[in-house]
Amino acid sequence: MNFNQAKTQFIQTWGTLGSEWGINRSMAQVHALLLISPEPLSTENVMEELSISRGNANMNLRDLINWNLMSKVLVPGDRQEYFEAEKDIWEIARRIAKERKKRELEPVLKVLDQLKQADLDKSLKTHQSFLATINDLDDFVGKMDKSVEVMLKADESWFFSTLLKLIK
Amino acid sequence: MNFNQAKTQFIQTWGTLGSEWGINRSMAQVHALLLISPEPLSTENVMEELSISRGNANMNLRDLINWNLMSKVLVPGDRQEYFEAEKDIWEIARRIAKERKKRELEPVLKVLDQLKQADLDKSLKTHQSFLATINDLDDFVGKMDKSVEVMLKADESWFFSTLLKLIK
DNA sequence: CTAAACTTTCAGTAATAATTGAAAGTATAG
DNA sequence: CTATACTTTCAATTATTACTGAAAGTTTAG
Repeated sequence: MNFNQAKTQFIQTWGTLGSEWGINRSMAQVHALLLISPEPLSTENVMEELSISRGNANMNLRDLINWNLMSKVLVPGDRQEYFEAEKDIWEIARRIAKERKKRELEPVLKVLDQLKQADLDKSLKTHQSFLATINDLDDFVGKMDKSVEVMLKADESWFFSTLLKLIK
Repeated sequence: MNFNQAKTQFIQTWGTLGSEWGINRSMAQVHALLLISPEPLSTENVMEELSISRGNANMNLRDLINWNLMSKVLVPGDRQEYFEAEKDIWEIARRIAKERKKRELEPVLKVLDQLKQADLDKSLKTHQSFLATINDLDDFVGKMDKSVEVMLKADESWFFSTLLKLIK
């Protein structure tokens, strides 16, 4: 396998993985492309490399910036904007975790806490079962949330070494 | 908020969360419905409760069984099949983790390991950068994979208490 | 100020994914 | 065996999401 084949396959694989995780294919591919690029790339570069339109490239670069996975880079004497990806995988994982915590875990916790307040009749099986599930979920999602907090404060080698030591 | 409102909101919320995670809305809703149901439900019940078609109900129940989140229950003297969800949240999390590990982590590891073998010229910056990213990712995904193994062998209270104690 | 170089937006279109419902398939009671 | 009750499949349809490209917007050099 030569470099171009390997590169193409990596971008493809990352794109597929992205879509399995609810991230659109192009965004994951743009991310993959920037991850392996030694230099920042312009919108033009991304359009050419991935054969996508200007609009698509622009929107996905923007989204990646919103996810805090990329930043704009200015080259003196050049009016084009360039984009550079965060390369540290642990840092990437933390930023994604932080964002998903905020966008998904926290809102769900809020809803679950509201549902606990619902006006229920504990003599009814359906109500009991509902409440039991909500309580269990709230507890579990709360622990997930706290675990992400641990991860956000941790450094990589410590985090995994602690976690993996436990298996022995 | 009364019971029906709470129930509807829970099913809705779970459906939305599902789609953010690449799981189709109906499947997540069927799961939610069964999670809070004190009794197993038939395909008919699911169709009515969620106002979806027979085909849709059938396919999603089937998929949930494939994910090992639900099982068929036979009621003596009744020809209809009933479905019952696993209720233990920790057990649900483990089964999902196990499945995603198999479907996503392991294939990605395989690809990354192949890409490491690609025929590269280490004097080129692009190749160096590619290899560095692939190696870092392989390392990280490998640790994730191992971490899931830890989780699969662990029991809930131990797992979280160990993890959360670390924050203090 | 103005033209050129660039970036962003977004209506229209294309691609993908989910859903329906009826027909085909299967199992069981009698 | 066969009629009935149920389950599964899948082609056609509908809904959702992503993408394009040209027009509008913005910035900067001169």
